Amino acid sequence: MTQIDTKTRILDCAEQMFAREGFHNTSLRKLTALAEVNLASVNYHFGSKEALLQAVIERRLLPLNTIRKNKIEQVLQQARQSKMGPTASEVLQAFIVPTLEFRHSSQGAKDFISLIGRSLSEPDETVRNCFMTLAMPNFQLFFAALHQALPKLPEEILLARVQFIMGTLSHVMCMSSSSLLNRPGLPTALEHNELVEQLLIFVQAGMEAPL
Amino acid sequence: MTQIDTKTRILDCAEQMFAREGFHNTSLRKLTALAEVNLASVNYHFGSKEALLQAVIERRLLPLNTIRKNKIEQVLQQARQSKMGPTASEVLQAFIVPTLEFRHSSQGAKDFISLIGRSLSEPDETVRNCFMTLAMPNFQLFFAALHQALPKLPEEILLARVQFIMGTLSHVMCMSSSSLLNRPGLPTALEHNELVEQLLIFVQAGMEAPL
DNA sequence: ACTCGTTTTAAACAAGTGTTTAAATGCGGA
DNA sequence: TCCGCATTTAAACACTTGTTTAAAACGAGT
Repeated sequence: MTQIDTKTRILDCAEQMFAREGFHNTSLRKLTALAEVNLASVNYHFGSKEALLQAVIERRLLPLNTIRKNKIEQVLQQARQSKMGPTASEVLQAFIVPTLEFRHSSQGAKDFISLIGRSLSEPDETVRNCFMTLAMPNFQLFFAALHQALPKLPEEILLARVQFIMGTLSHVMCMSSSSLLNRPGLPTALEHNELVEQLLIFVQAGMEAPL
Repeated sequence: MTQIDTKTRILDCAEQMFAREGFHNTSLRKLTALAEVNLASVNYHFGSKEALLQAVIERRLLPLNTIRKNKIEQVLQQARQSKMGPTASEVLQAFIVPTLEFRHSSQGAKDFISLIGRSLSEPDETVRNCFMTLAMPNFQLFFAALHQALPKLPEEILLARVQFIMGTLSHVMCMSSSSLLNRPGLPTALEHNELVEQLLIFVQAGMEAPL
């Protein structure tokens, strides 16, 4: 079927270009040229440029959310069995590791993670709204699990710290290999595994910091 | 002189619109309409849209950089006098507090801080390049001071942690009052002073985390 | 009052945008 | 073979973009 081929080719190229050039800076003409399909096929198969964005996001995010949900619930389950609360470290790991592993799994996934990482601080709401609608239940579960791990921490401070973590995480999510501070006069960056490890150390310390 | 009035009006409105709508999504027509000046006056006074961006950034960033430079050097000076290394907390404070105080000082400054905070993760390089060129010496000083405070921490790990901090900071910088996680089912956000305080606690713990 | 350089103005330019349309093409089932 | 539906195609739509231009308006110095 050439139908599926066309749709997938559009999805793949849209993911790449939305991530690397931004949603609004990606014109359907450049996009369809890269995908080697006709200009009108986007509107034919998806209805509109925004509907294409939604399709791009749903394709990757629904599986990722499932993975994170399972991991967090697994941690909560284990904690319940051992009659102890989950540790902050376990909860953070359950949320962060799948996210960054997913990012590392393929070039398309890397582009996708960049796309949604960036959307968190973009002025334009198009991508963020589309993402947040699908991700909110996941975030709430994450927040609730952290609250179980740190029951003594006031909720509004926990929320602030989760925001800080989201900042760090989204920054790492859209860091390309040649990142911000990769400049002469500064040491070179870490590679994936070590970066994840260091990120977990960092956010765990921040999350467990005494008041 | 109406000349200065026109230039400043353009600068103010550009700052506001670049921050709230994004650089590329701000058309000169909307911008000049808001500033109540003629469309052509942007090109007359600044040369081009990009040159206007540069002017917007320089106007606020040069003073801010001076403040941060002085604060950091003051911390280093004090440390030298007391024959002890600076603490990580002092260095972090010297960099972060002026930044967020500056953001809190006026609506224009708030927009400006959002603009550069966002630029750090935008796919488009226009704003970031313009900003980084001016901010790089400041960042290097910050990095060097942290290295003095934590001489045992390997440089590449210090760099990673600085990146994490930049992620958190830039996220806070472009958080409006109604932020990401300000949704039903989650507690309300902190106000400015407490947020800064909590941010410092968080990044200090992360920066000083044992390996 | 006149002049000259600065500033403002309205209009036009070429290029690019997402979307729509109607005709052409491809292809499996009767 | 021929019909009918899904898909592809090229062209056109109306609109927006940054920039340029040439004329008009302004304002201080003589």
